[in-house]
Amino acid sequence: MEFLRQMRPTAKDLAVEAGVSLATIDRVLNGRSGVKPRTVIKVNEAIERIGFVRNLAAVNLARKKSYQFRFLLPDHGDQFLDVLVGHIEEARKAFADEMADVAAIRLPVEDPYKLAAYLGALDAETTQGIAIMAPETPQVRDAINRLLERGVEVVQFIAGQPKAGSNDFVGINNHAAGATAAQLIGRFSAGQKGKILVVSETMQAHDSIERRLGFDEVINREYPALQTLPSVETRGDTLRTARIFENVFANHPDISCLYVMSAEARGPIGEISRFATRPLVKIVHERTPFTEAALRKGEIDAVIAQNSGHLVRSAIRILKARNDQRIPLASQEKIRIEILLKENL
Amino acid sequence: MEFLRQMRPTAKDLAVEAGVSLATIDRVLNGRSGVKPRTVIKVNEAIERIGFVRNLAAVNLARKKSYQFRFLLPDHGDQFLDVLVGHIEEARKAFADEMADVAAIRLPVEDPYKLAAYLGALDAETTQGIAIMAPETPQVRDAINRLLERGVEVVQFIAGQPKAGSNDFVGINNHAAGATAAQLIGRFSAGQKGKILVVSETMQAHDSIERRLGFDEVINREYPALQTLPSVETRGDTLRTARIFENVFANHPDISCLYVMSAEARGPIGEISRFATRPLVKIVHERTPFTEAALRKGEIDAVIAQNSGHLVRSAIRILKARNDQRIPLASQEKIRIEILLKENL
DNA sequence: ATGTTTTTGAGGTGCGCACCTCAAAAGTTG
DNA sequence: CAACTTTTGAGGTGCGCACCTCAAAAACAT
Repeated sequence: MEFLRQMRPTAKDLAVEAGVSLATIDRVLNGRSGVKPRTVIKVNEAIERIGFVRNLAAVNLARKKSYQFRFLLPDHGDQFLDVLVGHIEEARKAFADEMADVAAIRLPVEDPYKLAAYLGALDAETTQGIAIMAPETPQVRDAINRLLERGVEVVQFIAGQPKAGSNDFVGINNHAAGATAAQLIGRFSAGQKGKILVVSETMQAHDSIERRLGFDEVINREYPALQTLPSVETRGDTLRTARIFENVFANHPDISCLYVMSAEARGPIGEISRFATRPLVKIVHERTPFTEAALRKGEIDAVIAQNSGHLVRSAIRILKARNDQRIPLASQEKIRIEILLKENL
Repeated sequence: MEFLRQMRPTAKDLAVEAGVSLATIDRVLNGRSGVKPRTVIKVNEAIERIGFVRNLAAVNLARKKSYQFRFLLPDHGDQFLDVLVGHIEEARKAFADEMADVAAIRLPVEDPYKLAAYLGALDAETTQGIAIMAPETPQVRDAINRLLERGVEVVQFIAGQPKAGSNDFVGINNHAAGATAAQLIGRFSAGQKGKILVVSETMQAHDSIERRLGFDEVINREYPALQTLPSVETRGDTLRTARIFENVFANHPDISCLYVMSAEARGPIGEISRFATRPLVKIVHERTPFTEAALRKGEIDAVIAQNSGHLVRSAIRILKARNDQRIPLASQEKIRIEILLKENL
């Protein structure tokens, strides 16, 4: 007994409405050639009229479609990367339902030649899309462009490849992130005079540069009482960090704020307490077990973060949409710059 | 020519692996009766062994499944509601692909009898799930419980129905949201003494009460220099608001902060400037065209928000999952308490 | 009008699964 | 042991669509 639950019109209904055969409907829907423009219009009008929407389940079934997506991530990593990999694993299970096979691949992304070689070996038969988190180099840019030509979809993941042919970027606006950090530091400093120590693992990366630009812009414009010091590069080396801190604090005893621009905050936050002469306003990036704990203990004042689970799912959804020639839902894929206090963890 | 793109095992493969027939596989997968426990185990082991995952597209196709979901929202509304309705319309298109029909229904939710009557008329044949945003009353609670018994899934949307049988709630933790607002006000106040004016449309709603509790907790514990005044209720009436403000500022000229707890901030923010004797730290809730503009113009200092697009999609995903007897992905459905400054809009 | 090309229709197959029927096999009981 | 009852297998149908082939019809050219 079929109840009245209104059924959606099928291709058959559409054929009747448009006054053509199913074969023609098929030709129009799948963009095959040999259909008079007039007929195409007729069909499209009928689609509008009865509100026909293809049954995606049936389409995917008939097409035997499946997706192989790969996240290419650095092989050496901080806690933030571990968090990301965890979310990829989670997504792997969640998206199995939708015929998507998702996996993380760790690569020496800082070696442009190895990375380009890896990309060059990919083909659209076995990989439908990749999300790549790697510094931008000419070699990698070219490899990405060639991938796109071969029909492999690419999204730039967290780290942008501004000149690459891929239009899709999943991550935050780093300029705005830096500005946000600056605004917080400014407000938290409460009009007091002081200097800001800005720390990054490296200033080579585009991300750090942009964050720094956004940061300085706001401090200079809105907080003249604060003075920003040149960026300090830790290179991920704690000893080096300590040495630099000692030096910097010797020259600038009036440092009142710390801004850690790169993802790994453990080194700087661990060392800073040994040198700071007074309580500092401290802001770091990315939510990790460490930054979360530090926030709770009051060792840092705020975290600027991007939702890593969202990042991963967003990349997958975009890759899927592109593979299906669909437009990703912009409002869903925009990654927000989150401000975390201990109250809203 | 079929390439090597590894195919996922099908039910047929599973039957071979488990050494049973397709009919038995079907019985086990769909929980039909008349299968020896021993056989069920055999099949489940085989599922583990070959990593069998049902092809959702095929399942849905064979089951002719479709979903009718309804958002039940107040019929009189502020800007925040308009934003929500916009997102529901967006989701309506996005989820049409997945056989889900989504729509917003505006109701006099403050009338428990009308609302309960509406809920009572729903049945699982025509409505598979609802997301309800309504104040909690005994009538509504009962109606919801009866809906659940009839097989209609229910999620509590933004406003909680703490005692209802539905376990799913889509929205933020209001206690934490209030605490977050307090922390911001405290930090932005920079140790200066002052009083905080707390405004709400009504203190009847659970949400406002919880926000207030979280707010006071943080202020009292961490910011002794600040003093919170009793909540002021606007009842959505601008004239009333102005009258109250005049009165309050007469008695407390040393008010230094404003916290608007309810979604509609236009009234209080519009009126406050006529009475404030000095620049205030102002924090409001929810992102709307108004709060966005006010943030940009510097008329308010921060917005505590929940991502309304996420709210809508999350509710839909949860309703879908429950309909399919699946567990929603917790990490994806957790709604974050967002802090918006003009820099991270 | 004839031949040629373009456009359309009719019909079939299969995707992976749900759901159904009927009969065969295995297990249980007295 | 026969007479049951429970469990399993074999096989069919259809979900809505993609993709294919072949023939018929329509449009066009000469």
